Amino acid sequence: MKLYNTMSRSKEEFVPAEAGKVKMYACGPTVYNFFHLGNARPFVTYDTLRRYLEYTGYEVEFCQNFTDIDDRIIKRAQDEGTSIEEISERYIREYYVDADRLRIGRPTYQPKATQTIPEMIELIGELMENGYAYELSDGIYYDVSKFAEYGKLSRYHLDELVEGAGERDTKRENDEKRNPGDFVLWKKKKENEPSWPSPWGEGRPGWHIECSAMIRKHLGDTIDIHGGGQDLIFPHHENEIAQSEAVTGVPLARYWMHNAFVNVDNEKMSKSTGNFFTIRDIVKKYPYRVIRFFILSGQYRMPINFSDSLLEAAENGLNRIRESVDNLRFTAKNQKKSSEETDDRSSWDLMEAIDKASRDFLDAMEDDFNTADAITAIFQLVRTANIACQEPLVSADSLLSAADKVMELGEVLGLDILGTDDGDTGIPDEVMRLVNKRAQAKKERNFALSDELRDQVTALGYQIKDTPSGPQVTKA
RNA sequence: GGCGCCAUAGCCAAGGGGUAAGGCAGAGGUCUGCAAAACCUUCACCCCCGGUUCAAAUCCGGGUGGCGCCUCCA
Repeated sequence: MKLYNTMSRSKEEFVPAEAGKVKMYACGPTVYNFFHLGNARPFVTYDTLRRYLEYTGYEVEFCQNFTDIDDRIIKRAQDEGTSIEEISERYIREYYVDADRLRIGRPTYQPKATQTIPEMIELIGELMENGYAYELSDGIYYDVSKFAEYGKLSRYHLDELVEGAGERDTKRENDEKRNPGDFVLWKKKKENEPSWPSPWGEGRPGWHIECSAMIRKHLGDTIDIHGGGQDLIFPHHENEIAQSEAVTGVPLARYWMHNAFVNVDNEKMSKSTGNFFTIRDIVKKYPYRVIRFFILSGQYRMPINFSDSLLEAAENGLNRIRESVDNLRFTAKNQKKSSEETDDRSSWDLMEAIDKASRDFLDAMEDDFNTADAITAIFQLVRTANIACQEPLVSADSLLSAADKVMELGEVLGLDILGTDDGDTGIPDEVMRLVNKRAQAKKERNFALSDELRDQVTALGYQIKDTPSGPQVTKA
């Protein structure tokens, strides 16, 4: 498999350090609110990568954190007059509500920052001993000038960072810092802020240190893949590298992956600009399954725009796949002829298309995890399968194989093709009763009654399709 | 200023030296009592200008336009 490595700015053949095993880490949510579509992209992306790696036989150890101590959480807790635990626990629960229904699998390890404080303190202690960190009145800082390779991931140069962008807010930085790029490892306690004991007094950790500590604790000094949004390249991942490698002396990650953003009107969706849509909001209009499909319909390094019409297009496309699976199974069930009696030719064509879809799917995923192309492979199989459904002599076996393959490939992407996660557990008796009544009315050529009954079924959220083998009922 | 990304049909989106996948939407048709779904047909010379080449949308250079990071933003 080829992966684009941000470190080298090129696609590289992916070879894990240990054959057959992959250790990966992705930056998780700061739990102070519902997460939005832009946050969901990396969650879905790295979950899908993990699924694919497992599908191709790797044993994957996947770690994703919860940042449960941070300025925004503290502020939220103060605003609500409650504790940070109350806030973070609440939004961790809410995270799982969305994540589970987006079919984001639970990571192997999902530590909270507050559970990793001893490891962070230990790491900071080693940095102090090694001379990479120093103490100021308000905290412990990392001295970026001590780490010769600082900037190797982002390719930023320290002296240029000094000048910085005009909009940079330098007021909140401690002006005693040795270098403008130095960042805080440990913040000394302020009034009304939660704190933990440390060799440098009561305080709380800086943001970057948690990932370094968690990776080391759960996965080791060097991991295979480290992922996150492109906005984390600098400073977050650069700082992780500086923290970890200054202590371990070995590369923190062998492959760095960064997903592009979700945009609104071509501009980055972000909490600070307010142009964001939470998953909880979007789901009022489009199901979770559509959101996941939407995210995966573009290659992860390309920006995707968010809009109603795009979600709608995604929903229609996903429904096309569902219809196809429904049709394949329905047709197979009604295929009365045995395999020996059926037309080898159309079955053969279909079997060939199944193989081709598998190959194309793998080729797409092997090329820097191109889920857009992988979905195309599914659509191509759907096309051939739909044609096969119209062949009177196609074998039930091949139809079912096609349905299975579509479901299998969809599952690798975590797609809920049939919408079973929406609580659809089959056709209710009430609906079937109406369907049968309508079939009877139709037989008697009482079309007025039959149409009325169909309207009733439609009103209940189901759809009747008349086929040569009788009515087919599906969820609308 | 530094470091990057992007520009393909009405919309979305792959591809990437030999003459444009797929999806959505649209139009026409087949099937149907009507419908739905499906199927068939139809819909692009790939931002502009140079250059390299037998051949460029694809490589190189220069533009133009859009976007991101350099702020504890995924």
